[in-house]
Amino acid sequence: MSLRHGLLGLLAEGPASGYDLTRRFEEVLGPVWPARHPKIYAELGRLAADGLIEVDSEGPRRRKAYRITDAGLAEVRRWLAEDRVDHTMRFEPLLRSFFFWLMEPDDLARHLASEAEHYAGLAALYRGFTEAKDRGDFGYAPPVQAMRISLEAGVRLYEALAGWARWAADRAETVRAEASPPEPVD
Amino acid sequence: MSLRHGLLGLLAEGPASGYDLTRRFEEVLGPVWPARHPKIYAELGRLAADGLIEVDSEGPRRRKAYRITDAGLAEVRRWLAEDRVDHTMRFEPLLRSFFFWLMEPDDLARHLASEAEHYAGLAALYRGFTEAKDRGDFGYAPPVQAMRISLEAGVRLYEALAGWARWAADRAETVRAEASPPEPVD
DNA sequence: TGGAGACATGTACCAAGGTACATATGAAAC
DNA sequence: GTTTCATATGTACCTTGGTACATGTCTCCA
Repeated sequence: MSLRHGLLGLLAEGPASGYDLTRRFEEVLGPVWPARHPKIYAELGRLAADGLIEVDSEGPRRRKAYRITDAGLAEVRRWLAEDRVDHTMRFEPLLRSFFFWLMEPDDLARHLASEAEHYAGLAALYRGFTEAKDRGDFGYAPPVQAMRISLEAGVRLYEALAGWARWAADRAETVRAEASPPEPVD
Repeated sequence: MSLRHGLLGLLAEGPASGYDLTRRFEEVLGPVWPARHPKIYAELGRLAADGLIEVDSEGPRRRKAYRITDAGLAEVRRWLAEDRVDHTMRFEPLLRSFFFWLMEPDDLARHLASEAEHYAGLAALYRGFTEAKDRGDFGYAPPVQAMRISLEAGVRLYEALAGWARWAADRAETVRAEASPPEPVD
């Protein structure tokens, strides 16, 4: 039911259409909770049927914006305050790490270098966003303050992963050096 | 298809039954790739039909252990070396963080304290495992070396999350203090 | 000897998510 | 004027994962 609450949370900031919400998921929520437009439109229909949101306005190109209702706001607050946090994580790169011993040393070295670069790039990207926020580029409204906190999590997680990948590459290199016969001295 | 490759990877260490594999997922792979026994038995059936594993032995209580075939080993190695890494992450606690601005300050403070404790506890648990491994408690076979690397990722990720939750609690407290009127001086 | 509990495998069904496909509308560029 | 592109919403279908249910087997202990 997290998609449902994600949509309600976004609509708590103000009215938005399925299209708007799809882009918000793509751009900001996607990294922690991916959602594609077919699921989003379907869930919006269910939320409206349940009275948690209602049509706010209809615009050009069949655009239909929704507004959160009092019941919807109460429901997202109930979720945040009462529902148990689901700490389940699903992250393929770490599943792979259990099987690193099956990889050729060269393939593994390349893999870890590329992973480190990937995570370091994302960390830098998010660090840039936090700096823009701290300069006040997006104002200081409560949702922006909350996003600042989310961005900090992104920076720290991706920095941790980048550091891990570099550490793992070092360690794998050491193991390889110890396992291989000493270089012949001419 | 990650469950499929996860099973192949585990079977690359040696023969195992669906029951064994279910426990391995629960105990070690679960935190990054959850899988329940119905899915595992079903996937084992498919893997056997595809010739990537075969029955190794039948034991008491209808136990059926599988062994990886050459084709299976080739497939898991192909996956590791060639398939694009899927960096998709799905993590509800961070989805919630985008909506922290909707929470009562007291609820948020409690939530962040409990999150910090949760992650710090997991980090300590994994740190303990890494120390046991580094003492050689589990030997130095290649799969153990790989698991040492995976555990390090766990330690670093959970330490990052614990640090983030403490930082967020601090920051939320500061925002609250600034937003509330000064305490009356009697 | 009978019951509890761990071992061990499976089916049925439901929920959630993803891809592909389909279609309509308005603005801008050429 | 017509093509192109972004906007905007939806359906159909397939894959994956989870829960609940069902069943058989072996050991141990009271």
